[in-house]
Amino acid sequence: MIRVRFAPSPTGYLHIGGSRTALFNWLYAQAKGGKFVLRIEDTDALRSKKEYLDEILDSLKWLGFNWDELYYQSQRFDIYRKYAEKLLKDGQAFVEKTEKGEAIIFKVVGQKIKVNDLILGEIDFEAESFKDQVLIKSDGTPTYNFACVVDDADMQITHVIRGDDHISNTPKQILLYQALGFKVPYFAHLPLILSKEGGRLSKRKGATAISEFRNMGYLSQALVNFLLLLGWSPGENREVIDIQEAVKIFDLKNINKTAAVLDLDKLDWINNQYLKTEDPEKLADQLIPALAEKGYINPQEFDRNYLLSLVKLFQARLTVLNDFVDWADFFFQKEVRIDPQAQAKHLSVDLSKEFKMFCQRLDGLEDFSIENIETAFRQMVGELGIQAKVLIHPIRVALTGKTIGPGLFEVIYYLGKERVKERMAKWIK
RNA sequence: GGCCCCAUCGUCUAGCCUGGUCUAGGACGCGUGGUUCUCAGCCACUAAACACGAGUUCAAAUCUCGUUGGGGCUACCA
Repeated sequence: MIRVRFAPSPTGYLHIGGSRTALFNWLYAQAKGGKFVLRIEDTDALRSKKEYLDEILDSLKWLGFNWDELYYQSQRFDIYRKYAEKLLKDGQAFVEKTEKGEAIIFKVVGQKIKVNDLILGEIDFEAESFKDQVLIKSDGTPTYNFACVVDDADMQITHVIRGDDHISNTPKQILLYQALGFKVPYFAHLPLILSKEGGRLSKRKGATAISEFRNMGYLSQALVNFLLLLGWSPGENREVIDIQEAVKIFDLKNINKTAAVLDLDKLDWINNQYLKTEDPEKLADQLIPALAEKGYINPQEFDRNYLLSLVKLFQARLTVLNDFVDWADFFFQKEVRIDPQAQAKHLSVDLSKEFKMFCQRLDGLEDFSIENIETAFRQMVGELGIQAKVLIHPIRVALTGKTIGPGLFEVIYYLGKERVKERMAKWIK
């Protein structure tokens, strides 16, 4: 039985780097029918924050990486101490007294250590260069390397899949596995994700919290797809691949060794790919809070079918879901807010005659359908002997306040005859 | 500094293991054109890379070594 783990420290939010590590662990467990263990490395009481923990847990859930087991290192201090004392008894560790207390330190014996990494291949280290390793600090808490080894062994982790930055920890950990008589797991070190400016992801350089992507209106499937393409390729020139399919073909062997530079342009594209094909019902559900917050709808009581129609109208042109809130605002607002530049460009000449005429034509329509609206409009401009666009743009601005947007006849249809006439009347002298 | 990892278009990558099929493929982004009432979308096209140097070989993006560049670790942080 394959067992993998993701071990975040709640000293910061979950970001692209961490979630990519979580993804590959989760994916590997799914692909092999194994278990995905979540372990919270909260041994540093000072830096660990509940706020971060909640964000990590929520984001993981949102991404769909559900865990089979959950552990907190802060609740396992007695286990670490037990193993440290065993090493003490064996003579493999010693106590060092300081003003703060007693630390337990592991004696490093010089030797060659081979790490057989599933991604990087064989790497040789010389333990000669390692200092003796602190196991239990003088404040009684375990160090990272020690807690990590004890837990990975105790939780029967078979494959340690983690970031490249841990590669030099690996030989030190192997020493500990051997000293404790534990079976050494397989290691797979993922190439790091670098910021665009170079260097690793940090708060100042591209380490955007996953919860923030969520708030911006990225779909979790899109983000996962994007993550998937960072360091792994499904081959066959495929870019859009959903998680279920990835589970079928994923293998650690296909992960490349090269660090990836984070470039969010592709995420935007992928997000649009998913937005275009996503079920409008789901998108509508996700939009309700944001629309309610703006006061555009009453979440308890609104016309769902109407919202659905509007979602369909905008779906293909959205980069992030939240674009809808701004772009479709005119469907919800009582008063349209006209963009001054748009007004200057398209509504500076007097079109009273044309607007009045069009309103009359709309009134004359027995069946107020998109098709009929367009026919009536085309007929009218034909009679007037003018180009359609000469009128289309001004009408769009009058109705939506913007120069961009969906097709005018759809806009007219969904706005409804009364609102259209009302908004156009403002420009009739 | 020491130890370790990495190296294909601006970016993500395919190809590398098992040299010839690679005048190096795809995608994003960029640019151009088409479609439409605008934007988005869609369609078509263009520019764009094997870091460098040796070596092995009939033949190297693919194998070897070196150089350079990038990155990581070097804590009683995780």
